[in-house]
Amino acid sequence: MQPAVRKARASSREAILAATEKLMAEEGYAAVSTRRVAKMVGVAPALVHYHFATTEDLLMALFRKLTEASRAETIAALAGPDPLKALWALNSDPGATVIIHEFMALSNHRKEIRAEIAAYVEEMRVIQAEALAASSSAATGGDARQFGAMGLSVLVAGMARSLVMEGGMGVTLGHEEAQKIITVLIDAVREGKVTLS
Amino acid sequence: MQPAVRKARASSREAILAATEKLMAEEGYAAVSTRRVAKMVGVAPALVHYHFATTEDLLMALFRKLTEASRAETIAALAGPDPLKALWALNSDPGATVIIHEFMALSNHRKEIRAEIAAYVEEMRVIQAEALAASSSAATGGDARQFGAMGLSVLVAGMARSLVMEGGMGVTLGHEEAQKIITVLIDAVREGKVTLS
Amino acid sequence: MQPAVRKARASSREAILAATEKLMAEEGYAAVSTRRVAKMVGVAPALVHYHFATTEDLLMALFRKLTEASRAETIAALAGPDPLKALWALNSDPGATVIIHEFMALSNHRKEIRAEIAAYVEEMRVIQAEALAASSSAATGGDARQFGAMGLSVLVAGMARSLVMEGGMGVTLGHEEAQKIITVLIDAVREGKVTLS
Amino acid sequence: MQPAVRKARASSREAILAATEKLMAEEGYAAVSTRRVAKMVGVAPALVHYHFATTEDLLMALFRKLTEASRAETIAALAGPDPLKALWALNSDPGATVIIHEFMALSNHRKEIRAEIAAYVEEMRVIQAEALAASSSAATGGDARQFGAMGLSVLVAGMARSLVMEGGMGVTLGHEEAQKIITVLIDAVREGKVTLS
DNA sequence: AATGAATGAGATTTCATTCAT
DNA sequence: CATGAATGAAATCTCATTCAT
Repeated sequence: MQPAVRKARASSREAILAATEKLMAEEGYAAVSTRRVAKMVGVAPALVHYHFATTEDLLMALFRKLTEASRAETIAALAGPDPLKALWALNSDPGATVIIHEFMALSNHRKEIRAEIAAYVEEMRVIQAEALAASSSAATGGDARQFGAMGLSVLVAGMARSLVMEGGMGVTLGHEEAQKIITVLIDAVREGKVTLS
Repeated sequence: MQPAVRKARASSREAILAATEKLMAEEGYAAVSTRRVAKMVGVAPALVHYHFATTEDLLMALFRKLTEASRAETIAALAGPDPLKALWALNSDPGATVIIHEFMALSNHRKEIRAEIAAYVEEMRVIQAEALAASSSAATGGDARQFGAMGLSVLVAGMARSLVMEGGMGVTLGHEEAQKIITVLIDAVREGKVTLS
Repeated sequence: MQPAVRKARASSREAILAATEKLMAEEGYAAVSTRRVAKMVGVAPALVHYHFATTEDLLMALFRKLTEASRAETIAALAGPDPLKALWALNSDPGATVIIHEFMALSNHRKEIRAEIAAYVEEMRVIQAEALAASSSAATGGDARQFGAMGLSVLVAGMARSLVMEGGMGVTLGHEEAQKIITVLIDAVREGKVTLS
Repeated sequence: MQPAVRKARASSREAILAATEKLMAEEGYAAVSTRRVAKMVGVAPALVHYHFATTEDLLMALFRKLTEASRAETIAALAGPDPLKALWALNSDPGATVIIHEFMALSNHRKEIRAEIAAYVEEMRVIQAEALAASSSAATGGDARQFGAMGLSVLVAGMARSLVMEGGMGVTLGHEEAQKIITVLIDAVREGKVTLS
């Protein structure tokens, strides 16, 4: 019954958030419970509620912490020379993405959380679309197609997420080919064969 | 504490499966519990376990029932004149698809279920790719690009799922544009500008 | 959910009793349940209750079946030339004895069964004591001690049971020495140094 | 459904252990359940699990508490002038002994507990044998037989337990005579007619 | 800032038993 | 003789949460 290790920690609040993140990434949002988090940190369950009144508060605090980091990362990546490629890479990183997925799944079950998650997704989408549109070469001639930057953002983020999710399940059939298609698309945009509106 | 409605039901087994499906679609897999299912059907919780020894058995029985139906539907759709479009439509139908998503999310947490779900996803992928490749006009022309049929299957299914999932959360920003991109892609394949290998 | 094997059996009643005996010997009386017995036999749980109205009936039927066999065996053994040794051997046989122990333990929890088990133990005790007394050499002289035949029966049966029980737990410390003491005692009776009253 | 009495209890943990002991002694180990214990103490079932994570933990905690007391008692008794007689008296005391029997029966069904119980039995056996051997008068005489002290310990403890167990079932036939035999044996050792090795 | 004690609700299962067929 | 369907009760355990300290 004793707490596990009780490292000398700056703030138990941070430790609780960290444990929640770990649990969520490794075992899914359903594994996040007052008890399990507390045990991981080596702390009494009541302390979790001292810092976060309800479990939902805990989850939202984690969400905000993660999205803040992710937002910064995304903005930095989009400032680079090839925002589309960067976007793809960002969303393909299982590390961060797995948890975002968990939150998206979670939003199915916790209506109260849903709005905040949706708002974040839309916020990122706008930021991404703006960066893409800005970077799209002043465009050139001919019969270059016009794609909506926001649509492209949806596509790139959605596909990256999809591949990560399937990969997590052990499904990889066709992934390489799909990635090639995306690459072609990205290249087409970069080369100005397709312009973003 | 009386049972809710006690419908005149042909078979309680079917009623239990139906209730499970409804719960899963509306509140997510985490909402599926012996008690809730039983209450919905208007039977004693023990009856759920009479028909399905474990909760996992219940979930898997539902999965099989749904995938059997879905498999048949998919095969029929792919036999039509425009398999790509059909594929898109199929995967975009929130009805069945939402639950498949739930199962995919579920597979993160229930390792035992994962294999069966992964196998289904791959099975569908192969079937789809074959249909796509077969239908791709012997095609001709110039510098027509070659896309892997399986890659296209990944893309179409993944994007459709992504849009449905976001839609469920209330996010629709950029969806129309994304759909347009997919349409362009589909058309390109249909017109032979892109051929499938 | 299908029944296990469904051998062509003369009588399911016998099969149920046999399964109950096996369960009890291998996993203890607490493992005997309608369901488990039925599953072992490959039969519906309701059938168990068709043959034995209550679980207690089932247990008592088994008890009677076993004690009938055991009674016959005991009587036969006591008719031999060295009844004391035979008695020791009988009670030391883990096969039969383990189940008798289970019934004795069971009698702690099922008051209704207790009387019947107690009656059997006492019945055996009388039979044993009579056989021992009858066989005790007309006795000889000197300062031969007189031991009660029934007391000796208690001692022999009790010690044998005790050793079997401990053996089952993995305890054997001192068992050999204890057995030697019993042997000395038995020999003393046989040689007439001790007579039975 | 209010709690029964809600005594002013120093510590609910102790109360839970006490209730478990009572239940076990009066109705057997199979009667020990979260619910029943909680109801006896007048607390919520969850509290039982707060103090003892699993039912097994509860059982083992009780076992340790009882054996600690019993060990001390045994050592004290063996230090007296007539350790054999004391040993007999100790093991014949239904109070503590009945529960030890329950634990021995329990060990048949709970493999995890078995080792600890077996270890305790062996520990006591060694302590007892040492005390007996030490106390055995330097003895002398003629053809005094030599009995193993450990064997005698097995015999005395086993018989005492056997009698207590049968007594609990209402069987007493031959008990008095058996006790006389044991007394004779004890006296023989005390008088040096039999020495312990 | 942190904990120990406590609880009501609920999750998953198992059980003995009944009844119509 | 046998089963399928059904149930109420109970078992073990987990959970979120509260509250006094």
